[in-house]
Amino acid sequence: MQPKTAHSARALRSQGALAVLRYVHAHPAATRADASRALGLSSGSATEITSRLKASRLVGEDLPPRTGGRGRPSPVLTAHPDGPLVCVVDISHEAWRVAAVELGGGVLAESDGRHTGSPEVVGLLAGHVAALHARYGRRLRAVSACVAGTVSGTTVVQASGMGWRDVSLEALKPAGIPLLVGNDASLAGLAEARRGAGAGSRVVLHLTVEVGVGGILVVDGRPVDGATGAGGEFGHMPFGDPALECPCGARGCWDLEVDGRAMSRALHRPPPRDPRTAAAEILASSSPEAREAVAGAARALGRGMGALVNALDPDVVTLSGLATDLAAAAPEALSGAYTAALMRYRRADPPPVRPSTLGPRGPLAGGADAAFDVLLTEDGLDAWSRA
Amino acid sequence: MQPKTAHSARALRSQGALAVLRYVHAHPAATRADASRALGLSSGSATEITSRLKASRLVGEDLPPRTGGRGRPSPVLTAHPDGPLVCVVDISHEAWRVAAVELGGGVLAESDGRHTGSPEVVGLLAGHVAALHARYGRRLRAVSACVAGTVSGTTVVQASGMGWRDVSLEALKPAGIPLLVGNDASLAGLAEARRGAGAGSRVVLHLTVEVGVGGILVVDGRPVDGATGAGGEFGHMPFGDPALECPCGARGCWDLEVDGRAMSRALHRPPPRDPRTAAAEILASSSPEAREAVAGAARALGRGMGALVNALDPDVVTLSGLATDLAAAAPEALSGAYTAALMRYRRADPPPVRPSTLGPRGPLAGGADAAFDVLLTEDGLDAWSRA
DNA sequence: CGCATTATGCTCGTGCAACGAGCATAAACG
DNA sequence: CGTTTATGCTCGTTGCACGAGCATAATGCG
Repeated sequence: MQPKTAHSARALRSQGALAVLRYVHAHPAATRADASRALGLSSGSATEITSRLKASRLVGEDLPPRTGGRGRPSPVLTAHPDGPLVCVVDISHEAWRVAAVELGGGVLAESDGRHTGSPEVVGLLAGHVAALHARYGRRLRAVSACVAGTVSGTTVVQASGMGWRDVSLEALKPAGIPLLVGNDASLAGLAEARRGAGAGSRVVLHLTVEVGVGGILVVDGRPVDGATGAGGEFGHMPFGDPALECPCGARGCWDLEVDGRAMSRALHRPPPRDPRTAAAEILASSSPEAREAVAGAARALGRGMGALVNALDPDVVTLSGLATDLAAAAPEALSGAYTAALMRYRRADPPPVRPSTLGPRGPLAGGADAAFDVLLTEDGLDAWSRA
Repeated sequence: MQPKTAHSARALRSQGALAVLRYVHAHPAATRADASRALGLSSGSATEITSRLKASRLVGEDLPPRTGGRGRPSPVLTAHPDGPLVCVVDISHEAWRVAAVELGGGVLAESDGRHTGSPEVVGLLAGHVAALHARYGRRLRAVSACVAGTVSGTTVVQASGMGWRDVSLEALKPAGIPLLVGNDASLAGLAEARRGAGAGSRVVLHLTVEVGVGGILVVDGRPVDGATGAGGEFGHMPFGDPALECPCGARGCWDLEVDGRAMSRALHRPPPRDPRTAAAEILASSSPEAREAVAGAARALGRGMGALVNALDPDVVTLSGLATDLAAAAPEALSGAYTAALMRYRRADPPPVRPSTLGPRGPLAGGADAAFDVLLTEDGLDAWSRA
């Protein structure tokens, strides 16, 4: 199970092109000279590789903008106007979004709406995917779904926010096109690590709170998402009250301590039907009880964050969703619990905690990145070239 | 922070050789034909690559053993008799071991002894390393230390079993040779994942109990060991009693629930000076109190195991050290707690739990693997070729 | 306005590694 | 001892990156 290195002639053939493609995807609006420098390519190689990529409709070159600098301007590498696309389907607790995304993350088409939480929405979304497929034809190379729930393979095994259990998303898959399914928090973390608040750090721990906690560890730009894609379900570690049973079937889940359900419980209210808006309401309230409920959730978040930092040793922690709001509303509660949970040696210089820079577009960006990770491989390029 | 692909001519030039070298290291006693088939090399390429590797004193070829099969026998690829070596220093709670290891894991020289737990042992071990360096000269390419404690960079920031705090191991580093330091449980897990009970699985979670719990997640043969090498310190997640303070400074650490300290506590005994032998004694006892203490530790182990499986989604869990003994002594307690801690959807088909196959040699094997990971790179090969 | 400066892209000859067909070699089998 | 099976070696071919030298396209200054 050693990492396989490229060694076959076939593999070697595409390495340079792949490196440039990945660079273009990761750095939209980079010039050809930027890419050559970053990848250590000679100008001759750059010419050859870009001409190959242009010929196979993978990248285009735009005339350079006036930078004001001296010297010959370098053309900007962009997604090819007839280049590959991925379709991203983002299913959050109450809303959905379907988008066609090109290399570099540009969105060509987008639609969205709200839903009731019924799994029937999958059929509706399949229609949107099919419409994009009809519109873009063979340019559409993958479908990537981001779901607010626990994912195993292409099935949503549990989604507390929507009450789903064992909902397959295979219906989203047009024939002949790969379907990827991932947790929204994990995918948001992937994007955050590569392009957002974690950019530049090698090991990024991302945490999101919406209904429950989710997240992901991203190492060298690769998500540590386990055998079936369920890696990053940190919400089902027993950092909480062992007396509470989680909808997942386990007890004491961290999930139950940090969201609208937890804050409602702290206020002796009945379990809210919609934990997300309950949380927003409590966060907006200035009553001492509400503030204490918020502080309690922030402490629970900080405690678990510290535990995960002990175990996973990230360079940086990034937060999104309600976690950002908790950090803003009760910063001392959060950081106090975080520090107290850390091993002593870490306390002098703990990993910094940063709010998301991508915000609610994180899952979509991450879903697109995950799909392009599959396309920007030897096999993906081969398949593209044959068509 | 995308993974860098090989694209420069220099990188391409060494890819084939690297692939073969890694294969030889991972599969000692493989024949040249095995390697060609596994890597998809044509026989011409195999000839060229092996002759290059032989010329640069990296691999040797032994005459084939009589396999009894038909056809022309294929020579066995071995470590070159003048090939690169790594020095592995294994520091456990009471013992140490220093070994010179060649490609493939063969041990050329080994010495061991016991120590009192004082950090002064580092000076003694530095002497042994220096002796190996003097004996093997430039063949010695790296020193890899495995320590029973929390590691950050090349410093042992905390070792509960030995009472160390902030002990630097830089003294082990001969001039001009890289020093790697890792946690013994993490390195044992690396070896277990690649060559032991986890071989063949893509995502392996390894857990060891000695004094406290340690482990590692290994994905595609790469250890997920964080920014500073402290990743895998699962023992300092608060799965335990929040009233108990851990020597690490945090509260409720899992560390305190599964080892000789935990079992002594359950028996209302004072904290043992040597938790490892206390555990052995309690495990050997047949009194109902002792068995219940063992079962309690097994339950705590199972509970945390389940939590980590929820969060990390491994294909398989491997156990070593005292964890294996707990699993053998109280299998129902362990598996019951494990299953109960899993999210419901996992319970039908949970990741299998397997005992170590490498046993106490795991850390040494893992330390050697970690060092060869550094040597079997373009840079490492370049450095070797220049000398 | 035109030339120097700066920066980049293109052309083309060279080198390296892998490929693959054909041939040589080394065992086991009958 | 020839056949079968399996492997290694030779050598011409291919594809990619390199790098030196030249061409090109902007800025800036007199």
